[in-house]
Amino acid sequence: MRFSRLLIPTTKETPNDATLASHIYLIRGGFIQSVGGSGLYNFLPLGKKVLDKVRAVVKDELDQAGCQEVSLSFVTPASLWQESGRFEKYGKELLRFKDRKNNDFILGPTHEEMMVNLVRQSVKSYKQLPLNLYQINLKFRDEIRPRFGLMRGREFLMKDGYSFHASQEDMQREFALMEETYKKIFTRLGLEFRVVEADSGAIGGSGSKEFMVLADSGEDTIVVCDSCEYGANIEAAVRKEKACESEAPEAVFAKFHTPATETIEELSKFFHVDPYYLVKTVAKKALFDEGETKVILFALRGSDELQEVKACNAVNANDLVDISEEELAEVGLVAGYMGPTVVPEGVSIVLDNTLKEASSMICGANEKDYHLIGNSFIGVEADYHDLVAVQEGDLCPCCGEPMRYTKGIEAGHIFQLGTQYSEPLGANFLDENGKSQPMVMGTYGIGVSRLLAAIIEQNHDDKGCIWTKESAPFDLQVIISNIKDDEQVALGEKLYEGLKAKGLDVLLDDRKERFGPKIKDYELLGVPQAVIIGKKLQDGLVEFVSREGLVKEEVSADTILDVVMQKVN
RNA sequence: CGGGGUGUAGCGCAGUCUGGCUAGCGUGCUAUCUUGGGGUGAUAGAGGUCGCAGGUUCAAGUCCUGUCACUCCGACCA
Repeated sequence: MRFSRLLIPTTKETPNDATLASHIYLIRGGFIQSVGGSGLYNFLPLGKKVLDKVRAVVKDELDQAGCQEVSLSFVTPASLWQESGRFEKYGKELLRFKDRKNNDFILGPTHEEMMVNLVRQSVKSYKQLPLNLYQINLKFRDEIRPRFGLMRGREFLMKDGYSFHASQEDMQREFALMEETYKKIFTRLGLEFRVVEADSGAIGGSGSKEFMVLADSGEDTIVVCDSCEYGANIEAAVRKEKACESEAPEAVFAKFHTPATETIEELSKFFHVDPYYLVKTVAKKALFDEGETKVILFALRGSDELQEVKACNAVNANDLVDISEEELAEVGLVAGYMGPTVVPEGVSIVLDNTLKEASSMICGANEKDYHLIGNSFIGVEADYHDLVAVQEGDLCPCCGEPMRYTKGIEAGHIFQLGTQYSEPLGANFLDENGKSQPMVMGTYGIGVSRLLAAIIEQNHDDKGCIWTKESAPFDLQVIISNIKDDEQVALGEKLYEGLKAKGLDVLLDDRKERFGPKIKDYELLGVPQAVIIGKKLQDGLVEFVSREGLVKEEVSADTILDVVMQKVN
């Protein structure tokens, strides 16, 4: 391709709202263009090219693993989502609209319903299973706060795959195959990543894993162990049981006057007791379908923090929101003095697993200025769940070594769905015994457009992008420094044609520009290698440059073609 | 959702407080000349519903009312 013919609107200036390297360089390099803000982007020729290359890697590996590509209708009738129950449950991120006949439609953020619908119409027998179907199409999520360019846009390109099986075992086999396939994809794209245990979120199901591209700018906190393979999203991370070094406070059950002692810290000081022996009671308002709400108290040890996603899952709510002191008062609770042992009617309690065997605990009395001491939960029937947010330094559940936090970009997510969608949507098949059964499903996603951002987050310097081999928009850039020098032009053209003939994708910078802009653009665009034809051509020399580290090397003009072929492969 | 901020040329901004002639600046763009290894210099140009609607006034980018959009921060503790 000739630079002079390409639409690559590079700029010197950084867009105002861009803070992330990927956002800055993708815009400055003319890969993408913002569409009136609000998380919508056009892909310009260069961006589209990279997108296609990433997409091709994804497709190639999936097809090798036996998956089949389809393309689902972009607009989805709401009736399908009503069947599965997600029309209500999915929340405001689902874009809903009506057609001229006043029928409801949605733009799919993910397509379980659509795919199940496709399959239930054409698959009737166990002989047709298993199946793994995927598509690489636009998705729309009406994000609360789109930001970071392609990282969290509202419209984005996602690969979503769905597998259908006659048994749980077969689904798990496929799940493992997809994990391996995803690892191959991310490795081919040159990414440093980690596979971690994850929360299943709005998709539902159990046993899900996320593929996290490691980057400081990542929006997800992941807990990793350096001594073994364990890694988990903070939303799902577990730890080895934690012991407390200080002594348990000896006390019989009693009510204690504790004025102006409303926080764990104050309480700990007041009683001279380790927070481990205090009950932290967090009130949240849980939102359910059809606008139903309920006040829930989550109780855990004072030394622990509540993990909100775990809490939300524990009560099967759509969302948890904060609650004001006024609202608390309305249901008969006193902020600062709440406890799980005596609660007003209509308020639910969920206890953390670590309280199951706890005794000598201090908790709020649900009465202003009073706490209860000497509480024991041993043998108490209650709703126990894991509610704890794992902290840095907590011990690994697998090997017992301390774990640490790191940041990741969620680039892939695979789920074991089971029959969660096939059952309500009636995707059944006849088994060997002629018995009707719901299909067992798995679902697998990759954020393809987000991957572009992730690649740049991991591969850039202060000058611009550094694309990895399989994602680069071109294999090589040939820069003619002075377009008025006939010799330079002649060599540039010869190299360009010669390398093209050998199958390389070459970008020839033949613009009538000075050297400065040309080299700056090269650095910004991030093509892995370049040949610079300049002044030294008089002495029969050209330069070979590697974008990574900007290493330059002088090469004889006569042998440059062979040298390039050698270096690129 | 809660709280700030901003809408003026493709992009970045000034002008608004204190209303006044033809709305400016930087960059980018076009043409010619110049320069030719790190965004060269000069001259001449093209480019505007001042977010939208209504109001006050002899006169509104500027004042008033409404509205829309975009953007930043936060979502902890109980």
